[in-house]
Amino acid sequence: MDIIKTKNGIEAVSFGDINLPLTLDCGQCFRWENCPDGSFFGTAYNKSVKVRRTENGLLFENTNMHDVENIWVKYFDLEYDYENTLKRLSQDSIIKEEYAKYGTIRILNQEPFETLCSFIISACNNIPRIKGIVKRLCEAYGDKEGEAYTFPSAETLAMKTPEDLDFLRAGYRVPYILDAARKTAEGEIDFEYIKTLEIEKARYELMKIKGVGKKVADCTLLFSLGFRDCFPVDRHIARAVSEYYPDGLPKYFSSDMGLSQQYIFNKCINIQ
DNA sequence: GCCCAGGGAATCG
DNA sequence: CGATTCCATGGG
Repeated sequence: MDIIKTKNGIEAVSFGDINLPLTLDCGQCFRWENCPDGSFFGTAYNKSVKVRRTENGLLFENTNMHDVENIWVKYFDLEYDYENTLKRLSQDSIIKEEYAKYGTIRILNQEPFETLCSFIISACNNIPRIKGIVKRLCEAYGDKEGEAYTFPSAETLAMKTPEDLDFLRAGYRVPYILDAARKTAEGEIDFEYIKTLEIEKARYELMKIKGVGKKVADCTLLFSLGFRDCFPVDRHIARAVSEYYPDGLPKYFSSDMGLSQQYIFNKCINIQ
């Protein structure tokens, strides 16, 4: 992978493939916005950026070399070998077909607190409405960053009352968001510590939060804490597994269960 | 009105 | 234990 300055911005090249629209809209993140010119505008780690696919890689605009190297390369998982990984996973016919059809979905490394809250909100909800709730939350309590808003900090949300979040129209999930914020702000939940744990212990830590069960915990571990081997099971995946993998998942999914899950999830979403 | 949506907690046999 | 019910909101 190389990072080069061009006349248009900063470009990451030679990292392999990425289906950018699908990666940003396959249900692992909820607040990248499409721009009219085909690029995407988003915010993470207190920085906003505009990104689009080029012939050779990814072009980042409205940013600098430091942020590309220290934030966006990691965020888009550009240093992981997807080509060989997907070659291995393609022993499975479903993944082979989805990979041929859609190219490379990358697993993002998002901000942990944002990911945790987003998937708390996702419970028994649909993706457009999750996006709406997250957007209202950021615009109300996040910080202005360029033309966008950051995700609110745990410290900010920890001071709120349920009534302060009525405008979200998030229903029964509001107390869960507040419990996540308070436990994070007080250090009872420590994402850097959780990163160092075995997967079962890491999941157990997150499940101390009200409204966080196995599925929400696994999404947080996979999409923000580097646990590539998590396989979040939601209602779609549960149905797909019982239908397509009645005897269990292939052993060669192991070490990349999460990526496998994203391809299966994508298939589920597109079937309807 | 009905059913469904990237679940989880409380309650009941 | 497993199974059921309720939770709040909005779109089709």
